[in-house]
Amino acid sequence: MPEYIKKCPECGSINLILNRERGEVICRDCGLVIEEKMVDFSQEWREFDSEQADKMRRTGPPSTWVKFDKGLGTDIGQKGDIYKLDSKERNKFFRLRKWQYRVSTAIERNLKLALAELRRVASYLKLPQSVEEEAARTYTLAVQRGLVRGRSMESVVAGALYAACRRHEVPRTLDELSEASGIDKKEIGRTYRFVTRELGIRIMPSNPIDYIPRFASALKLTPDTQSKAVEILEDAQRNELTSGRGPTGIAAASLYVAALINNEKKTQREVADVAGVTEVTIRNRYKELLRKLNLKDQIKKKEAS
DNA sequence: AAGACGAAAGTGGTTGA
DNA sequence: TCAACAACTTTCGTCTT
Repeated sequence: MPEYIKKCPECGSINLILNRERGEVICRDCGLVIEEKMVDFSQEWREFDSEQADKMRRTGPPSTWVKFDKGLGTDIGQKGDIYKLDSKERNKFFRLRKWQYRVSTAIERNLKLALAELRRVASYLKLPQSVEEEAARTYTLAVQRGLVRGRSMESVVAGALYAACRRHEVPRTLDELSEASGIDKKEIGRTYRFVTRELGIRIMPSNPIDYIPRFASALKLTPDTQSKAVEILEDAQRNELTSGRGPTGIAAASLYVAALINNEKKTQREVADVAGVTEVTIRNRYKELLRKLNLKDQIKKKEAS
């Protein structure tokens, strides 16, 4: 936990929990997501003695896919010392420089632009570094395979980001990606599917539970309700109510029911808005939940009290 | 008057011949 | 490549609080 976060700005609680994988800090008491975009402080290797440490430790910035040349680029003939050479050698240098320029232009210029766009969208969505990194890698591969041809650069960037989010279980909805990138939702979905298929990226269907903290926080629901919703979700998964359904719809319905049970009633519209689904979908899921999970009793009980 | 409910028709994507 | 299909949306009328 970084030093500067001590208390929840919403309720003043110091009961904060850090989810390193998702790069989120969440208040246990009010469910507020305090910090979403976090630096990964860990080192990814372990060292047991000084000999290993010498091998493992690196100097300088780590190689990264976010930089178009992975931070390892070399320029030919930048300094003035080429003028110490005779004219023949000098010409050789000029030719080399020209070549490097030509090679650089095609793919790398595209990458430069695309990765800038990627950074922009990723920071807008407050995505953790690891996701950005993964998306950059995916995009680079896509460019090398010529998958961008015939598609807009931005849509491939958005698709790569969406895929990376899913892989890291930091789900963002297509709507959110669409809003951040300014690309049509369908277009993102299309390129996402295309790119993952072509690159053979396997992605598990996203888990509705992953959406709960964010939605609950947006709705200002208590942590009690939030864990109730998770409980309901787990129950629903056991009863096979979740397969084949849109994960956001189920997450939304669970939250709606949980809020109902805990007397924190939100309207279907409110929940639908933050989850990016319609009231109808919530109703349908909600009906199924009530029928299969005998939650009716719990609601009645609350009403009686 | 607002929210909840449900029916009906439409949309985009998947699947299987 | 096309048609059937499931999930979800949009729209709209009715009921409840």
